[in-house]
Amino acid sequence: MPTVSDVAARAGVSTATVSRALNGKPTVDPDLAARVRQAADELGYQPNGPARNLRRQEAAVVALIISDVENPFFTAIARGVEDVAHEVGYSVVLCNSDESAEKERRYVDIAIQERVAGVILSPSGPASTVAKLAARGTAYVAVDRPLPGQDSDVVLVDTRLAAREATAHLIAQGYEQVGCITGPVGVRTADDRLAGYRDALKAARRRSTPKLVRRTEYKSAGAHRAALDLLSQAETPDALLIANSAMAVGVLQALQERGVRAGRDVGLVTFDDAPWAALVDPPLTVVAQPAYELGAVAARLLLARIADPTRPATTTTLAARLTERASSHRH
Amino acid sequence: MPTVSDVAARAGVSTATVSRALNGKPTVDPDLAARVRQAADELGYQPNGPARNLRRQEAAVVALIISDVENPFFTAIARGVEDVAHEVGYSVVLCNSDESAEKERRYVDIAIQERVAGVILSPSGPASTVAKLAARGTAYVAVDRPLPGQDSDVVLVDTRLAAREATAHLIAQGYEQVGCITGPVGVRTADDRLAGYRDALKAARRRSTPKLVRRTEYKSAGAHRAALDLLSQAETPDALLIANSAMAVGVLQALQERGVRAGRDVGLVTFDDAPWAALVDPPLTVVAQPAYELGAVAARLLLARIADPTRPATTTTLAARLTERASSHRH
DNA sequence: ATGAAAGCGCTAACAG
DNA sequence: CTGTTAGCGCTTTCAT
Repeated sequence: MPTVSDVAARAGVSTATVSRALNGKPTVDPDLAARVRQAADELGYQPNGPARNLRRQEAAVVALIISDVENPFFTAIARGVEDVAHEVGYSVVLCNSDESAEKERRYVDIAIQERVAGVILSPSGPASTVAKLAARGTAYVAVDRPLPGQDSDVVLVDTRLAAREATAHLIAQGYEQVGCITGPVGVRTADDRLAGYRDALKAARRRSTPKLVRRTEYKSAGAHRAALDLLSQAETPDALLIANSAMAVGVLQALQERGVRAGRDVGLVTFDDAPWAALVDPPLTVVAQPAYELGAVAARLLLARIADPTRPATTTTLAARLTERASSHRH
Repeated sequence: MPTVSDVAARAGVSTATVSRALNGKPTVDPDLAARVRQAADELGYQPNGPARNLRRQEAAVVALIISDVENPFFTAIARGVEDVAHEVGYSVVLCNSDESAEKERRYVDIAIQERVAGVILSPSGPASTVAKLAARGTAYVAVDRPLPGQDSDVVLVDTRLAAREATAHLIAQGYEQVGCITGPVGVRTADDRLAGYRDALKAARRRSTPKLVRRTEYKSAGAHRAALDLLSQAETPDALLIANSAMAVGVLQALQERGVRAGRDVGLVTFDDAPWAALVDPPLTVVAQPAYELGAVAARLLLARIADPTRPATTTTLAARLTERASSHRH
């Protein structure tokens, strides 16, 4: 593998000049610069990243730690982050924490060890995980979920309000027993969706009862069990608010198995406007979240913080939008 | 940020001993090792990755360059790669080439610059992109798509056979005019699916006509246009083979808009067993690809090649499985 | 504008 | 078993 010295020898200059030329420093004679670039090309020179980062004490890389690569909501965030980061010459490495605090901590450690310029994460674990980043002065931004007790930049969706509106919509459609299937206790978005659901019940002077609420992992299988469980009760819900699209899959399966007709016997609203949401029978009413935008904003905030670590922390809240389809319309 | 010297000073040993202790080398006194670990803990020491990699001339990282993060097929591959890599202490960085040869080349360059131990990629671009890896002696494995002219390790699905079987199934169900919507020319999986489709027509002594075939990007929007186009012809297909699940979304939308009933007016088989495939109306018959397994096998091959670069190249072909549902059953 | 030389933090010879 | 020391490849003073 050729090094700066090889390039320097071939171009007949010093390594310092090679470095300057290749990094586009203005203080180098154009002719020399051209000679250097040609020599580098001929040798197929590729700079040694670790050496460069060691010297510079920082890499033009941001780490994006998301809680589930298989969830389209998070991959959309990833796209937003990538597009913004690439614009300014940063690379993005995607890490999948899989909703595990342990893996999240591991990836945070790796990010620190690799001396990345910054980290964007949707926290699965306790705030203590990111405290390491703060302690080391590595810039970071939380996305989708806040970090209790940390005054970091955060980009959120107003998910509580969205849940409230979605529930209010079900109530307005005449459903009597609106239930809710949401994510695990302690995951902020799951808590907020439940809180919004309760807000709406309260506003409509309905009693909220634990019998109509189920909490489980943010996945299809958990929601499937939860739905079967809800349906096997004496008092079954006639509508459901579902906290994400993976869960919606599990719920729809459960309804099918039990011969319950979605949209007729049970009204449905689910978070996330999956590409297939309009194609199932009946088409799903959804709360569309601005996932791409979330990622893009987070990336811009991170870059700003990298540039100026003393910037005051900000909280950005984006709105979600209810898209009505047949699954929430009573027949 | 504390360094080995700081730890060494605190533990009262040399930096070499610190390095040895922290890397679990057996040649260090257990007592000393314990003292070193404690000192490291107390200081919150995190090794400097770039420095380590510079010295070691290699990082325990593999890059996974996939052509579309938003495609569940590829994220499933990613899961397979991650699980295997993590078992042996490697980290995985995910790069999204977005079906762009340009981005792919860029990520390959970055992988080389960062001196990753190996690269797994689903090639979007020409074989010349990976030639760089070969030239530098970086281990790599192609997944899902072969690299023409490169004798590298490859992990594939027997997609041509799967397409043939899927098409034969449609013919056996009594459909007369089976069409095909597949990916771009030059993308190997897209070519193979078309070839398998033609194989089946030939075997059934049907004439294959360009009028029933459309090629477009592997996305919903392209397939949507393609389907509308097919439906607006004089001779419309009464069945379709669709090359992936994103495309299926576009096709189903098109059918809805035209008031064509899927499964009744037009039989459907699509590649990829998306979680929602059984939930649409009618449930989709699919060709389920072993995506996770694909990733896991690719990772194992890569690790083997990293360990022994002289290993002969292998080609692994996994089978896909037709899952019959109502969308391909004539009423 | 260019070169010489130091040094980022770590690991691996080599000595002891 | 432990310490001393060199050097990975790069960028960046400092000097010219």
